[in-house]
Amino acid sequence: MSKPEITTSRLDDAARAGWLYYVAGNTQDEIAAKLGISRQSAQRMVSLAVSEGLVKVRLDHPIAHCLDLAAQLKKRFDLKMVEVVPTDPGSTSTTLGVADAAADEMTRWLKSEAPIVLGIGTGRTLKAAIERLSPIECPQHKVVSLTGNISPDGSAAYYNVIFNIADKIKARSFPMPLPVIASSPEERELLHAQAMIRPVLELSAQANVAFLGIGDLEDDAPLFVDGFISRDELLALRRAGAVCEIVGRAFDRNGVPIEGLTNDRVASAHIPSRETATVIAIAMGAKKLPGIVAAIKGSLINGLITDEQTAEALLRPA
Amino acid sequence: MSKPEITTSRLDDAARAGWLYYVAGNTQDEIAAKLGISRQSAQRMVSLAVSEGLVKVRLDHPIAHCLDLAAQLKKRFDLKMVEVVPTDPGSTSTTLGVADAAADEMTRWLKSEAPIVLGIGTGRTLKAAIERLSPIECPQHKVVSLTGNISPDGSAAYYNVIFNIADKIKARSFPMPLPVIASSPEERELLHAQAMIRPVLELSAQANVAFLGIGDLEDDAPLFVDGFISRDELLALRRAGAVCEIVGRAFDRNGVPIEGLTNDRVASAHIPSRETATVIAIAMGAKKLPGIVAAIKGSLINGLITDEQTAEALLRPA
DNA sequence: TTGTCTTATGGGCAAATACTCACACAATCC
DNA sequence: GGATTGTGTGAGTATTTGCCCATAAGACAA
Repeated sequence: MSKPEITTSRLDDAARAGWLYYVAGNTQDEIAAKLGISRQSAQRMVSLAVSEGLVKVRLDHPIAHCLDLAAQLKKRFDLKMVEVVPTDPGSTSTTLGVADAAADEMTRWLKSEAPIVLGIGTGRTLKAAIERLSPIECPQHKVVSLTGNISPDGSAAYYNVIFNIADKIKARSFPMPLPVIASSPEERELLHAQAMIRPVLELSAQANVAFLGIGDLEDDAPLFVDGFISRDELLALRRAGAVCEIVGRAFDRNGVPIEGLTNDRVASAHIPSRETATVIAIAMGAKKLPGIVAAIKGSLINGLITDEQTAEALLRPA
Repeated sequence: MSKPEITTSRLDDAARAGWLYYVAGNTQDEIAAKLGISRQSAQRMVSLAVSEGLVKVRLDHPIAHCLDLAAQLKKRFDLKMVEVVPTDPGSTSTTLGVADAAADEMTRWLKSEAPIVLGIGTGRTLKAAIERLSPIECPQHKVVSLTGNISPDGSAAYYNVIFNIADKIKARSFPMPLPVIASSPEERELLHAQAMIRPVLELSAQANVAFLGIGDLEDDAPLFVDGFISRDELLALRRAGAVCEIVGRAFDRNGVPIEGLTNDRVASAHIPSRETATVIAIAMGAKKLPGIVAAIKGSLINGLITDEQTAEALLRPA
């Protein structure tokens, strides 16, 4: 992995160029003239500003259709919050749009003066959301990971995002130095009894809000691709009726946890209580649809951030 | 202003197009295809979204605030250029940051192929700026001092920076072998009539750009500390309403020159015409605030390099 | 110091975008 | 009824932008 190592002064210039371009509406030629650089360099500065996430574009218009879908979903499934973003018909990305919406929703929570406990799951969607989060200082809050952050190979799991978010918001973070799935139920108990782990588990139960991804269990299930479970285990789960996985735990199409199998060894915290916490799933796409349906049916979540297409599919008479 | 009366559905489409463009990163062609409209219409949708303020761009960088302030100052006070640098909250230095910014601005001017005449004032801030100037060969330009460079003790004044800059940029320099303040109005006339001085004064009037410091007139006014005026003269100036000094000349809070007193004996050149030249003051800090206000009110300058804090103070409703 | 490697710069070009114009259609006005 | 005005559309065109590549500049080890 190559480290870009971008100096502060470089980012400063990039921000300048980005400001001149997006806020002041200059062309790249004008920026080049004003900054005394070539147009090509100006272009590079602007694109650097974009790629470094300095430039945030927000659309301040609730598209009627999306609002409508959100309202319907909220009513039909008795959810606390629903956010529906437009779908890009051509794109196959499972993060596009929802990641930004999730980042916005997080920001809304983080702006709270009162200290909150923020639970964080894992997954690609969540990672993308955190990346889009604007830095905001909120040392009053606590961020707690709901899943272990140790990869099967012993490294910190790539899609565990607790460190990224803690860094961005300058809050105290409580990672869970565990594998996602222990080697045996006994080992899980042993691990959970550890002095370092117990407080984290307790804190996770007190979360005011949690953001979770929903993992599918298709052939390229994230849990399998990232090496947390074997192919055989994946197939066994599917045979047992599992359709999705949340913080490592597998559920059937009604949101009921699968008995036995890997679920006996999942070391993650439990999903915070839907009575006391807002538990928001961030998920979109046909692949995740069964999982979203399951999560809703089983009342595993009471909040949802998804896209138009998925929202429509959810509302379609089953 | 005519209200176009845009229907909701129209704005909805615009938002959708804007979303596809800015968030999903589609080209207008793709948007056109997806929404089943012509490319031109897609373009119109996107630009409608922008002009209706649906698209909000935010820059997540400290610099963004500075640029905002600069744009406001420029507009409010009708200045040709304004540069605002971030304030380091801890530091009390009056040169930090602005010196670098001034050096950068000078460099931009010096990069010009066409010969320019660069007027230079005096003062600690300017000296710091010159120190930070990167050496650059530009023999096509001329650097002219706007103030005398002879100290009361006969030596070259320490804070006269013409020699430093001329040396750095390898341009022809035109120092002014005069005291800043002559001993009498008559002596001033005599000095100005000298064959060596006259061309320098004439050149100073032709300056394309000038960089000036603004001196306060507090108890530790640079003019007094450096021995150019006596304590009594300082007090007399203050009694006469003077709040600042530029190239040795004192001005009241509206930027009007003080009548009589030391001003009758100031041997400096006049500030170049704001019609033909860009006259840039480099100043920051609470102490200099009244002076900056005066310089702006009196249109003594049409460019400013300052810091965030000072910029905010300048914009605060008086 | 020299050679080599990496990184940054500016020229050129194709793609993408903004703008202008002419026209079609509809509602309104005379 | 016909003219007028406003609004939307598509075509053509100038400008702007993104990207590739050759080259220059800087870093670093020998």
